[in-house]
Amino acid sequence: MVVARVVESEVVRILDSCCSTLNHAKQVHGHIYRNNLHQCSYVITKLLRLLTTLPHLPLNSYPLLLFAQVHAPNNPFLWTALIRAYALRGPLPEALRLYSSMRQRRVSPVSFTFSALFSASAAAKDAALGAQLHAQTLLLGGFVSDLYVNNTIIHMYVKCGVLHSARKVFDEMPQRDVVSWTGLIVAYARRGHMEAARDLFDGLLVKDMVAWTAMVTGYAQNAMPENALEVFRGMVDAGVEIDEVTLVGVISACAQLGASGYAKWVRDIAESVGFGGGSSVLVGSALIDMYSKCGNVEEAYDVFKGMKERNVFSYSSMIVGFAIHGLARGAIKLFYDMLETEVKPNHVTFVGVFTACSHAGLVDQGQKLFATMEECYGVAPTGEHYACMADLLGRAGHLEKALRLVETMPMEPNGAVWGALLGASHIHGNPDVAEIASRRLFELEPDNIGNYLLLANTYASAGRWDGVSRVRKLMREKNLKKNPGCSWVEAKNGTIHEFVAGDVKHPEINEIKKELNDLFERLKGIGYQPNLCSVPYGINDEEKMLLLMAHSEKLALAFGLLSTDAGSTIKIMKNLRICEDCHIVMCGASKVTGRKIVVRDNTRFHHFLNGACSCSNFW
DNA sequence: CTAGGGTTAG
Repeated sequence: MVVARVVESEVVRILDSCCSTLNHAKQVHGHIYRNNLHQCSYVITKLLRLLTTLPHLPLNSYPLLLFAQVHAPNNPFLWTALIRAYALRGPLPEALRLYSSMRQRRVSPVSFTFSALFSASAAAKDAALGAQLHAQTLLLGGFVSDLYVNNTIIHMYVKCGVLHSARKVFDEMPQRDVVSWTGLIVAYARRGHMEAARDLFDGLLVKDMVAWTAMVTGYAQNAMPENALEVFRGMVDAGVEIDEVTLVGVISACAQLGASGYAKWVRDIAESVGFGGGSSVLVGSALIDMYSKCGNVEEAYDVFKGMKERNVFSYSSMIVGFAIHGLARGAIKLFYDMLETEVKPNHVTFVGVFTACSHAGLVDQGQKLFATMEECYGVAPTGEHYACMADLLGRAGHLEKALRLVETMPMEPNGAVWGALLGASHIHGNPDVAEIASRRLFELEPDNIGNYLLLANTYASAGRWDGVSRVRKLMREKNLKKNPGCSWVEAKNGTIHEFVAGDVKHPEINEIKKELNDLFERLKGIGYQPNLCSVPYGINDEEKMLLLMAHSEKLALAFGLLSTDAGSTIKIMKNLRICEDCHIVMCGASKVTGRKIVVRDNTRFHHFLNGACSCSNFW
């Protein structure tokens, strides 16, 4: 009885210190008073579970852990709770040490024990550890046909990216449930094998919300937004419930489509199932991203302002949104607003801020933040941040500085870093730096046609024709073909029309051509001259003119003018970077027609209004 | 108890 009283007072003392932080602690507290100490193991198990959710309490200082080991050394649930606490909270080796002590004392593990260890290996993405534990599970024998344990193992292999092992467990387990199937579906989806994922999904007789969502998300993550929406519609038709996670997948698919019609559609659905941007951080952040990618940064900001709770995703998405729309000041202001809250910036936040600086030429501001990001905000610069800085410096014309940064950076420069340098060399017409960058890029990305074209164009602008023909020869040898330029425009009724360069297939192509010619006449009236550098060299000026006229974004513009109301905004999306000449034409068109034109190219948005672009011709 | 989860670059 003495022991009992000591333990009780200990429990109460510690629980008192937890009570202010967690309601759950109060429940446990009450539980102890209502039931006496004969339920002590259970109480401790509950406490350990509580502990794992209170990161400010150090596990080692908790006297109950010691008590558990001394007074209930053979209770597997207690051991498991301990292991679980360390597995989820760390340090992981301590969890493993406890597991081997447990085995030495001949306490039999329960499925729970393995679930804790497997989820810890999954979280650490430690495939070797996971496989080792898997082998031990097999040796114990009793768990070979345990559905729950097998599902946890599948999940572990999926998280560690070991598809074949996940498949093997799946194939060999005696029964499978929807959890096992979903695990495997995700495994294939993560590898980009959506056909395999689809086959599994189609063969699944009982599909629940999680399984459906895995398919929606899988398609969204593999850049197949139409398929994602198709599955989502199937899910709605089947009357399956929808939650935040489902919505995030669908919203992400709509963001990829970039069409306002879909944006409105999915937002209404989110509101109607009770997960509007205001109530769910997850959905709210996804909506911010979607609206920015649909060209509607004002709406994105409205969602942001309407959110009850904001986390690092909400802030980062909004900062990136401002950045790709050229609203550098907005991005930077929001970053400083964020520092006033308890939300801490992460590596993506900084990518957003640097992108904003880069697109606005704010070199000093970007450099200062880059220099202090680690000591002031605890975010160590990665290769991605160096790529941003190379872009920031290079774009602003400081090519030598950019090159020096790349050559002295503490990690191996990746393709993005050299690509930024090559892009800057192209903008500023520096074939020497372009050569250095492309030499590395051709090794890192031998099939990326864009790099060859940039180098060739840089040579051409500098009149270095020997260089041009060398690059062309290289491209021929590698059998690299140009990606056709392709643009999409939204018609009045929300339908999307696609145009490729030189297109003649559109049913209204004659009207479009006529509209475009009319536009050119009016543009010439305000001094427009075609920019013949925007088309390949080696052909005569008349041919160049024809090619220039047939650029996909110009066709899309003409169709947009024809198919939307006067006064409404024309929204165009393009798969490649917008060309110089088209940029000039868009500026002029916004002046002579009085229309607002928004063009999303492969990197950012251009807002054309009254003859000027939001990018200030700096992109 | 186990399965689905959002932001990033040239």
